[in-house]
Amino acid sequence: MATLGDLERTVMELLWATPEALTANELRDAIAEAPSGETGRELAVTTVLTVLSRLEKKGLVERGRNSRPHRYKSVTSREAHTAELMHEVLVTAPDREAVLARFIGSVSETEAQTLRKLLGGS
Amino acid sequence: MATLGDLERTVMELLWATPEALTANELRDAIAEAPSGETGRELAVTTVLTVLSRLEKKGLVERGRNSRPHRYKSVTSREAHTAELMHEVLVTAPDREAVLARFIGSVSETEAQTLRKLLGGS
DNA sequence: GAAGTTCTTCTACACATCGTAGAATAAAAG
DNA sequence: CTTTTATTCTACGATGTGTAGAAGAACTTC
Repeated sequence: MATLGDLERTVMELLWATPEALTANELRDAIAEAPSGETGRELAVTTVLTVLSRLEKKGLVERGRNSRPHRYKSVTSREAHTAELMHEVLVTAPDREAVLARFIGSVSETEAQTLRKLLGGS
Repeated sequence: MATLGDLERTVMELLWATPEALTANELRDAIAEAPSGETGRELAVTTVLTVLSRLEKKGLVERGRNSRPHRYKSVTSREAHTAELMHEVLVTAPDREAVLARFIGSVSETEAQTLRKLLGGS
């Protein structure tokens, strides 16, 4: 299971939130700006680079090696990633039907609506 | 996120698969018998006990402290646990609707059927 | 109830992951 | 070619996990 650390998660959040690929420096600055309630940390660029390497090894980010300040972007969208994780969790159980039964009991009415719509026909 | 190690997972599997509460020794033996394709490991009982303590601290197992050979059982069913994990994953994303959309795309037709049935009315 | 047996808790170590970053190296700019 | 900028290597501390011995507590049996 691809479980992320705090900083790794923060970096992914930023990459997911940005359509363009970012450099380590841009990320470092974005983190310093306390983008989402986080304690604005002043990290060394190497720290960010290490994390990016690890995320790359995990297959979560892609690096542009051509342009010199390497640019990083997420491989999958946040939604795709989250959905995939959910599915990974689902398949760990032998009785998936039972899991799903409980799961839909835990989602909000709005989300249930969405599901109905999406499952629509036949 | 409550992520489990291999041995922790193995122990939970066994507890989930057994309705009665088990002792550390019973678990140790069950693990040695290679219950599900696992390499039948000969663990020390203390190892199992340590793992059980950790699982207890994580709130996943409950221990009967009255009877002398303490008996352990899972706090929640496997299905409940898995569903809860799925939900935890879901709520990490801001756009849950989008996640759900992708998610249902990843489940089998049978599972989709189940979902339709469960979401049935209104 | 003293001695042995069984069970539990404490303590510990090795290994992996993650946050963190300096030192060394490579590449670009001037 | 020297200075600046960017990347890789290496490393250390903290935490989590697999593993279990040593020490302590409780139960059994004479």
